Amino acid sequence: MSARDRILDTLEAILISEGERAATLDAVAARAEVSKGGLLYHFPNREALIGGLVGRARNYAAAYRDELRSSPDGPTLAYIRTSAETNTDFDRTLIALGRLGGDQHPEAASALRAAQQDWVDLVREEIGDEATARAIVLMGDGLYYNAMFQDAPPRDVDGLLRVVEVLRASVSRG
Amino acid sequence: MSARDRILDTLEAILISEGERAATLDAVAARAEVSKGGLLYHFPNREALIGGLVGRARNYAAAYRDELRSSPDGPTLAYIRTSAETNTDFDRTLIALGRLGGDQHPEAASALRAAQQDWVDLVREEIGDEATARAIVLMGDGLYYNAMFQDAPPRDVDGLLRVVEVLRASVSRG
DNA sequence: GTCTATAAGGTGATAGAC
DNA sequence: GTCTATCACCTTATAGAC
Repeated sequence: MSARDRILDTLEAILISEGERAATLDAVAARAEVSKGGLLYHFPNREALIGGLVGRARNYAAAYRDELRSSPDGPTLAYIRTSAETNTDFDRTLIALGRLGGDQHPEAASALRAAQQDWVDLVREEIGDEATARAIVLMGDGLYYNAMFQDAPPRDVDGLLRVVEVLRASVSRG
Repeated sequence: MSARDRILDTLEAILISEGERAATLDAVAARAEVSKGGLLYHFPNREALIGGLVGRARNYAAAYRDELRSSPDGPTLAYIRTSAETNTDFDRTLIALGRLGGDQHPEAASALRAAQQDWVDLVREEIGDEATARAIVLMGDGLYYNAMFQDAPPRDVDGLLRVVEVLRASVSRG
């Protein structure tokens, strides 16, 4: 694995488990086993380091959108199923980005918004109702919210799938 | 308003709009218009300052639980309605706490978990199905997740209320 | 209850060697 | 592409005056 990727993995790990405050250049460099100078060769400053994480999120989001689009059981069920998966690469990147909310890192917020919009669009196209699509994506958002705190409860995918099935049936009845 | 409350309000404001990293003792003291020494009289160290925020969250959560319990249209609808309200005191405290996720502030995480458990309990008692109750609370969680990032879209309470009505009707049909 | 002054160490970033 | 050395500034916390 390249030093660049190792650095971003480490940044994610620290953001997830210790928070924004702990994610200093020193801490990231040490845990990624490069010197601070080495880190600053790949990312010339702190902002560029965060930018690297945002870029990674955008890449994952694009791949995930395609995955949802081509899923055999449809985007909606695939979205719920995958939202309940913990510790995937995309999951970790999303949670790490979640630690950077606020006005300070607008690119992080906009990357997340764009991804969410993709999901709402896919679900709405499939089940045909805007409010229901938003509610379903909101449940996925809720899972991420929960994953942001320690001792996140296990994500109960079966219960959620049943609930989504009810919503979908209700829309198709009109 | 007491200096103590002004300090906690300021801490919230900085956590919400600029993130954990910007919430230094210096920044909080300056914006709360006390000296750093003054701040450290009320909260002897950084941990105590965060503890003050967690205590505030617990108080709000207890009051909110009682409010849900005694709501004329039932806890479920009251929960959804109030989850869509932005910029209430409790809302701000929750979002500020959200910035502190991770293993670093376990009291923050456990205060949030306790509040969520209250809500699931109230909704389950009312509508009688665990998975549905969890899904409904998850939508509220999703609203908080969204509120953590800048340019949060307006929370569409009417659409959500309709969706919740569908779920409730489905459970009562069995 | 609030202030100023100050210590001790952390933090981001630069320069230049290898 | 990675390192060490170094600088200026930031951050937490303590001590003691008012």
